[in-house]
Amino acid sequence: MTDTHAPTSALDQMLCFEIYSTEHAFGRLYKDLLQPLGLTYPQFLVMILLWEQDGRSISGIGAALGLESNTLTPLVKRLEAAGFVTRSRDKQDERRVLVSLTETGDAMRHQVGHIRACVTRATGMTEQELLDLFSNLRKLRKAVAAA
Amino acid sequence: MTDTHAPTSALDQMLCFEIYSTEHAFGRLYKDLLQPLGLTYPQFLVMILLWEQDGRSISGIGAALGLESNTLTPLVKRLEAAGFVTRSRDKQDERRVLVSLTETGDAMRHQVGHIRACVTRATGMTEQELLDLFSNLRKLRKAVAAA
DNA sequence: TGCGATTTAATCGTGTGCGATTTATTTTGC
DNA sequence: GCAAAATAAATCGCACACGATTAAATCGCA
Repeated sequence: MTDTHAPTSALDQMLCFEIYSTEHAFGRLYKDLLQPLGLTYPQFLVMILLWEQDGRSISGIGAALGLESNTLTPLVKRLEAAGFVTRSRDKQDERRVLVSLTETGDAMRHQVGHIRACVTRATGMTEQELLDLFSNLRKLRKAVAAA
Repeated sequence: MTDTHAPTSALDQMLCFEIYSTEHAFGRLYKDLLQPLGLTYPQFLVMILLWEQDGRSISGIGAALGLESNTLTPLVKRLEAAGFVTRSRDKQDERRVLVSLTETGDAMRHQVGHIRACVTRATGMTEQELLDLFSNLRKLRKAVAAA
């Protein structure tokens, strides 16, 4: 990974690029960590939601992740093809597709502990630093999303 | 845009998701701002580099952005097709492809001022807050990239 | 000098993201 | 009760990102 980054003169450009770039850095880190499980990072996010509450609808997952059916439908189909979830129509509302964990998918929750530890370690930051950064990013995201 | 985000319990997961999500928020903001110019955000980054120093190689651009030829080659070809740049082999080293601004591409530098202003305004943060956030993200990115 | 190693782009396949549209289902307004 | 509006997924097309591979040019070193 290079250390030479866009020498832009203005702060707004620098900050956007830094976020863009940090996102890629996390993506590469997660790719290596999730490879053994057969998951991508967006797929991992969906699994986290299902481990927390199973049987969510596509739109429910989308609301939580900020994604829409055009992204989630094929993603969930790949999770289904991999044998981690099943998809079924909601009996109460046939428009909805409910995503449920298979036994295999449910059992994976026990394998992610060390991934979390690796990520935390990789940040090299204290809990307080992580909390501050999280809080500032949250504020920034909300402002940008509202614009 | 929703405000309900993944209620993960752990800090590492929350922070990664916040970066993932903030990156998307900026992506959507830039999409609207860059649409009139006919540029995507990654294409805009390449243009910024060329406005600063014209005639860079694919690998030079890649080193600055943390991308490789498999991403940049088609991206630059799209910039060429749009009439913003030209591509030519380096006479000194025929392996290299040099990317140069066309008159149209060069003239676009004068149209981006208001985009920068919009982005800065959209962050809703003071210069000092932006500086601090930038600095913390930079530290985080370096740590994660090194892991 | 010459040949193997390295560097540089390009190419291919897979997986997101998202705008726009389509289809099926449910809700609503009258 | 029924047509119109709204909602939920799915589909299509385009543009990144990246791992893996390939082809061409250059370099390094005996």
